[in-house]
Amino acid sequence: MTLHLPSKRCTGDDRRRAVALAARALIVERGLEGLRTRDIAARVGINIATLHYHVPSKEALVALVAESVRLDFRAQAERRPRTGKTALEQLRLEFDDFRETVEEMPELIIVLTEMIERARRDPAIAAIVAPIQEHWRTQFAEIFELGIADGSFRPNLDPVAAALITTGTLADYWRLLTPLRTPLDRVFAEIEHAFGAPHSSQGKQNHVL
Amino acid sequence: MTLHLPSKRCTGDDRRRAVALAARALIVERGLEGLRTRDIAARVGINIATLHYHVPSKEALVALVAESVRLDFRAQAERRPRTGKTALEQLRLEFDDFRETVEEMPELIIVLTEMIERARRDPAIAAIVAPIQEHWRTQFAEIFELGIADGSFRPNLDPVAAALITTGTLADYWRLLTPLRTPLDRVFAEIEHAFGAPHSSQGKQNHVL
Amino acid sequence: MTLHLPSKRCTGDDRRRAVALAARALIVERGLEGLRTRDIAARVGINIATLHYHVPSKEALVALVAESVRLDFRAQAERRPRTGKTALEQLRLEFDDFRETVEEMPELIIVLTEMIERARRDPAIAAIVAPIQEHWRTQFAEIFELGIADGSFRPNLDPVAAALITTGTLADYWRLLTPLRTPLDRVFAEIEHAFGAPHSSQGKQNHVL
Amino acid sequence: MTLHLPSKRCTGDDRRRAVALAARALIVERGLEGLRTRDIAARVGINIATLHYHVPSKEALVALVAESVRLDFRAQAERRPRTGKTALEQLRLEFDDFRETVEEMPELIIVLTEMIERARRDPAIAAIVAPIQEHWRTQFAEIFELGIADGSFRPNLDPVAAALITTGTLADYWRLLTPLRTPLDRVFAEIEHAFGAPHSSQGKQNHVL
DNA sequence: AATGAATGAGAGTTCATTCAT
DNA sequence: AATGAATGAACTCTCATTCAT
Repeated sequence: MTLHLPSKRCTGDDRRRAVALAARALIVERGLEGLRTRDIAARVGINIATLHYHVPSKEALVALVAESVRLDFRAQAERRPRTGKTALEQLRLEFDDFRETVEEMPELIIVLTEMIERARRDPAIAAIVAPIQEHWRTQFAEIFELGIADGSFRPNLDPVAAALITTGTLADYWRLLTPLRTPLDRVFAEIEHAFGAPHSSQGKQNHVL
Repeated sequence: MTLHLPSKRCTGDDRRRAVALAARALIVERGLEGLRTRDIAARVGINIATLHYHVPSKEALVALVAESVRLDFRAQAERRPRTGKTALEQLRLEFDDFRETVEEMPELIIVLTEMIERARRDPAIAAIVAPIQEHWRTQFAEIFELGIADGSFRPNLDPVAAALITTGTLADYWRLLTPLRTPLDRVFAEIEHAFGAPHSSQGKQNHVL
Repeated sequence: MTLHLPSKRCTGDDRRRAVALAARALIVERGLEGLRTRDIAARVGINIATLHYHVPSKEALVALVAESVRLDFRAQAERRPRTGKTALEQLRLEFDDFRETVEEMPELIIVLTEMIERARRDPAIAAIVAPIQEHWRTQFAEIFELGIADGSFRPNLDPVAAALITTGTLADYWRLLTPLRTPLDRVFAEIEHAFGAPHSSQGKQNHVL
Repeated sequence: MTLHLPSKRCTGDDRRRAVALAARALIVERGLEGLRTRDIAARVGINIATLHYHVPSKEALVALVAESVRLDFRAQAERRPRTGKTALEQLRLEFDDFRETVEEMPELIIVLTEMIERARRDPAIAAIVAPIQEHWRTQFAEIFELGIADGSFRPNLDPVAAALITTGTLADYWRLLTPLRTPLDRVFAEIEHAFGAPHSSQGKQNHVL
């Protein structure tokens, strides 16, 4: 349990950041459904009333968390420059990023998943979270488009559908209930085979392992 | 709003069925998180105590709903005989089934999605819902295996990974937040291209539209 | 758990008796406060509605139990003739009876204790249970009166107060919470000493053990 | 009915004390079985949720009441110094205390009685209440031991049994259902006779009235 | 900026009782 | 005489929110 010590009299923004982080940790533990303002306050080390002073309502709090997730994803996206790479290289970089996030910040994916679930019934959350989803999908679509042009991918590839397939596969990977999971690498490899140009198969083999 | 009028003095099984259906409708409307026993009772037209007479607790109620979803999926699966078809035909039948479910019983998919979400934190629900997920995936894996043998699909296809990709794509299709959706057909077509043997592409074109 | 098998279509009186016995067993297990009509019905092997058919209300049910306890106590009292005994002998018989009841029908005492507790707030139960309490006390008072006359007990003994002391001691013996209990015999012996004539002490010694 | 008017914004300990007192009054009126959290809240003049804010559960509430009874008994016991008195004087002081409690704080005895009843099935309550019972009994046992030594009481007295008899008598005095009660004084006097040394009877006569 | 206390609305659950068959 | 189904009333407890300081 991460205890952010009281540190009384903080700036509002620091507090809001601490609240968002505590909320994210709690969402990971108990789900968005099991999120309780009292628990967040306790974890931050402040009073319930103080929490409401900084974040006026639970609705606002969820939005705050969504926003913090969005910013973290954007920061991660900006950290990696894709210029000067072939489409296939970019795709693999994208896969590497996903694997890295899965391994080092699984929290981010879990919270995003919960947020997307809620977004279906909460337009305010949808407004924040949809761009993340959309950006990720667009990213793949652009890679596929580029790849068709540079010959990395099949000429008859439908880049939008392929992006949908790719993001769907990765996103749903989380929701598998049976513990016997096929390793992500096999999935990545299969996606490359699926969309790659017939003659470029040697490159893929290297990547698989 | 479907109001099952009072219809007093039902037999227990009928009531349980009615309760499950009402619960499913409410889950579609407000999510599993927003499901309230009192609302279910009201929709079925019975007293809250009567609800508890037939379904002893909310936990049991959610399990009942999960079970009813499982049975509906199984019934649907049994309705369609796959014998004597090529792998590609079977894949297309599977796609047709999915589209049919999406169009005629979207409720079923929405509720299943919510159940899978809950299953991550509730082993009892996981026990009921995991088999559905697993069966669907296995179904695709078998089709792909068969297809590799009969030459419909690529010889280097990884059937398990391909199944994971297929089910993930379809399952996640629901979670897209942006209303501008690529039609399912394009996704289906792309999957066929992706896994199909290079020379069998002419068949797919027919299917797309 | 004593299961009185269904034995459908019983006479009303048999059923009422079975209900009373089942209720007594449950009172022993969970107290009068924890008594539930459903549990009684289950133990008797009948439906809740059937229980209400035979015993119209819970109030009547508690009265039924009280009455059944009263009858059992009366039957026990009638089984033992006290004629032709000295007062001291009668007192010892009374003690023996108590010990016997404690050992062989503790249920009866426990249920009576619970009933007396409730009687304080329920006049209907008080009307049934008070006579038991009163009869027991009177019994002792008469023994003491007789004993004063025949010289077994102190001449300055207050028979009514002595009876109160005796019954109070025995009745409260049950309510001791600390497990290290002084054996009943020592209490009996002390009562004899306390009320006995100064010179008759030798007889008591024999009785103690 | 004592209505503790709103008196908003109390400190936590005051509220807890008020809750305990209100609960005690209600236990006197309706018994521990009939105790309802809503009634307590109403009597204290607070919302039911406020009650739960100060006392987290009904279980804790009953424990709180038990504890408050225990503290009151202990305070009463500490108020009376017994040093420098003969055993007989101490016994009479004990009787005076009991009579005083009966007359001025009958509530305390009634609530204790209910608590002891519950303690039989609730170890948590037993842990709180048993010491009261035990302390009272030990008190008497010590007085009797002292009295045997200083000649106030019979040399063959069994102090433990005598204490059991004394406390049992007084405790059960409450449970008499017939309104025609022998005055407590006659019972006290009889106990003195019963345990006193044969020659010290003159002192008792004075005490009786 | 912070907090202990307070609250309304509502959640799931229980129980003696009654109805229809 | 018996029962499955139904019910109203009530219960303890929870939670986001607000008030007073």
